[in-house]
Amino acid sequence: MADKQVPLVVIRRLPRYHRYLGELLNNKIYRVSSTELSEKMGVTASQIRQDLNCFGGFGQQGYGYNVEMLYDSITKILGLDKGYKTIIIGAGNLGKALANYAGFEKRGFKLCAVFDNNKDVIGKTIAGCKVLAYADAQGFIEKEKPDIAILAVPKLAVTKVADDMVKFGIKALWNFAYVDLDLPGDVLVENVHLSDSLMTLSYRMNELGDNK
Amino acid sequence: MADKQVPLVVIRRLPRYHRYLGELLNNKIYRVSSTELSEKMGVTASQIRQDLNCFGGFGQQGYGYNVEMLYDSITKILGLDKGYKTIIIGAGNLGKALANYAGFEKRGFKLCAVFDNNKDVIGKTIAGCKVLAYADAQGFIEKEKPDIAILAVPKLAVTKVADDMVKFGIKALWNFAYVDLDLPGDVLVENVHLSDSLMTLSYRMNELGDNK
DNA sequence: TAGATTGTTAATCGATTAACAATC
DNA sequence: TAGATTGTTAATCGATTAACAATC
Repeated sequence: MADKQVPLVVIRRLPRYHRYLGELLNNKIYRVSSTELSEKMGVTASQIRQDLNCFGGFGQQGYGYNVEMLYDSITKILGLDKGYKTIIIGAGNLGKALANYAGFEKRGFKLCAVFDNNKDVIGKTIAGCKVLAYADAQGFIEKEKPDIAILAVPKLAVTKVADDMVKFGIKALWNFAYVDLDLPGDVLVENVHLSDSLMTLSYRMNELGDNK
Repeated sequence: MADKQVPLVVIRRLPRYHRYLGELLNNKIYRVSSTELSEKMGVTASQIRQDLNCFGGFGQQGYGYNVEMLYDSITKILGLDKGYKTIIIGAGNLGKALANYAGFEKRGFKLCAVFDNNKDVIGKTIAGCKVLAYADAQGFIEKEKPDIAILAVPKLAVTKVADDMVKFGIKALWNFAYVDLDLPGDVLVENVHLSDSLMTLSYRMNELGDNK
């Protein structure tokens, strides 16, 4: 298993391949060449073949790729068949939005609890999950051993919450607060910095205005 | 103004510089060298100097950078001083979460309306904005000329909504639905594909498990 | 002036694209 | 077999890092 490490840029493209292949399946298309796929996705066929070959030879010369087989392979590569258990910290609008996001369930993630420390929401039900008191998080996590904690708490709270999560044994964090968390090297962190994305858009608008 | 185009990778790093410089200002630190900043941010000093020099010589030999001046410059480069007007389409949990996201207001974006087509929410107030009927969007947009439409609608609705937005004159879309929009070349689109981010995290977890 | 640190050029590294032999 | 299309190597392109002369 000591394959040379797959570059992060390639990994970040896998979900997109997964999505397009899923759409092909929905349309009952069971065979695709790298050229056809490249036209749909707006990337080069070369890149598709290079990317896929980081993980093995999924295609067949003269034929192309079997969509179903490739889709299933990428599902496995991404770990979407593992049924990773998630918890959400923060039952505000963002936490609620994420809890109800159909896409996660569909991709094999299992939401098993939502935590908050606001008495007004504790005990309510979100996306079929009772909201639990944050004070009970440690017990819950040590017992249920969820895989991923989704941090939907305010910026000011997130550093402490992240430290708690690590202490309680969580190994992967999906962080929505606008902070770069500083955690032990064996804890995985994926940040969603929404402001960064909006500012990038803003830059591009601004640039258009400038270069007339 | 025909500078050679700044690479997108550099642009995507600007918000992060902006954030760290803002934090320095909060801590009343008014001078910083590329080396100091590089240690804080976990990037190379070389990269910082290269990136900044895409936009001009902000530093001074033997001294470093004036934090306030650099922060203000990046604010302008990102267009955060323009007060871009935004509207949100979709008053569900995600729309609400985005409307209440303090970060946007703080970065100069002005939310001027929220639209939905659900009678139960039309007329209610979110983040100080009345929710308007989607049917009234065209009139509103033609009159108020917002700059950015934030698409917080379900996947199935987003293609039509995006086409509408373009027809009504919007030139920049911030899209949260898990779809790649196909729009005229002069319309800017920034996607936030949350699933992609979560799947990347999932891949990395899975990878750790495999390579033991 | 001496020390510090930039701006910038050159060297390295990595990612993308092109080309084509292998092979279904 | 002939045609198609992959897997893979080689060429190109771009981004990052290193080095250092310029200069505050």
